[in-house]
Amino acid sequence: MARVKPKNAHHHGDLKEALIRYATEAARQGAVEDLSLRKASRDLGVSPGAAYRHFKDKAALLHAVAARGFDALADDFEAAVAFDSEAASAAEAEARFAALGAAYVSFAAANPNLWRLMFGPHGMTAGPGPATRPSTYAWLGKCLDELKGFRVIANVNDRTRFFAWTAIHGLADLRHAPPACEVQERMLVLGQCELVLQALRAADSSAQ
Amino acid sequence: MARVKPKNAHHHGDLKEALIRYATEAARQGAVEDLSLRKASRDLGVSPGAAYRHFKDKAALLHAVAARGFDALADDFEAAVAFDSEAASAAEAEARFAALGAAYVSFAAANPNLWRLMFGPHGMTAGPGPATRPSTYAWLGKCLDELKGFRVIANVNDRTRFFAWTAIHGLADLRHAPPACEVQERMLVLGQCELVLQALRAADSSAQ
DNA sequence: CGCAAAAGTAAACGTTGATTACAAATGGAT
DNA sequence: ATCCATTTGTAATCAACGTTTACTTTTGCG
Repeated sequence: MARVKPKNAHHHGDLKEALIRYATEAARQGAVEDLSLRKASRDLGVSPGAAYRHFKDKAALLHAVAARGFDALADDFEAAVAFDSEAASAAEAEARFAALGAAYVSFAAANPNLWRLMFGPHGMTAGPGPATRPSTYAWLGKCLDELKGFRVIANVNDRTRFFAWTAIHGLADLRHAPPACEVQERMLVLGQCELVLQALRAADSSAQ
Repeated sequence: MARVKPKNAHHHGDLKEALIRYATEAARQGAVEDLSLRKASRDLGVSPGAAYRHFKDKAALLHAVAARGFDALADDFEAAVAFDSEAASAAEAEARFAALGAAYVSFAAANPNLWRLMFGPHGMTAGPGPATRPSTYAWLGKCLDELKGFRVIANVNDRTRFFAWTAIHGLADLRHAPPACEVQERMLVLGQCELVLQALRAADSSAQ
């Protein structure tokens, strides 16, 4: 017995979902602080107080939007590296790592406001739900594990994974600052991934 | 003839400076979005509209606050590395690099809201004035140049400097995320700086 | 069918950013 | 010293916002 409508369908249909969608789209286009519950309610044809049946706060809605952002980022990751098929060579594994980094930076560039929300005070760390804990770190770890499998790097641990994450994340955050803006984005992220790999290779040989 | 009072001293004394000070202090303590021009004016004993004689916008004030943030960061840098005296050895130069990274991360940890403002939409990139263009990048470059002098690394260029910056910046931004939160901050930043140096060393030898 | 819970409404409160017309203080030129 | 344009602050006002309250409608289950 397939449910053709979600069960929370009273007056509006599914206001909670509609609000999240609306706010996510708004966060993709404009600044987060310009989003107002009143305007959202107005555009959705609903009274100003209706949103408070589904969200305790404006912050709660923003939290949900941040979670959607992480979902979207994960989708981009899947599209970028396609982990279903196994990498056939070390070069291919390195290419996957670069593709992941490129997806990370591209997402930040394409959705700057959503990005800021995700890593801002209403994102990751806020709220009760673990839904916003990003899998970002795990994805990079997967890539590094693969590189280890091909002996591109010898060791993968928490510090290794975290270093890779921070380096890519920092690039995503500072891509607009000089002198980054003068070089093509693709070149920038490729160089960054290469330097990360070199750091990990060097860490291997010095630890051994 | 030393001026005992600044020349912009009419009713209040120097409202512009007082506003920046007040807002900077507020940004250090609470979230930036909780700062209101009205409350600031109230606490400064001035009417709500007075601030608009000195700032076109609330955004303009926030821009000025972000600039103060960069000033404060630069002060921390100076206190951390004291470039007046020359480094006597490669080890000392490396220690300076680590001290700079630690100062960077510590500043972000001590002033999370001001930090977000500085690198947010009202910071670096916003506004007309070049006052907020950070010298952060230049500071790291100075350290790297010093390391080059001691042949810890052979080459320093824009890409080198930018990589170092992004890696430290990413750490500062993600220091609260797992698994970073489980390790002591000092250890974290030292390890990060070491990995950055290893990347640069490796880049040297592979380029040569 | 009836009824309790869920979902939305309408009105209000306090606060905010911003603009306007006006008044007061200031300091340089005469 | 006095005039006067400029700067600075005031008072009032506007529209918009987040949030709460009491109330009404809709829903789905027993």
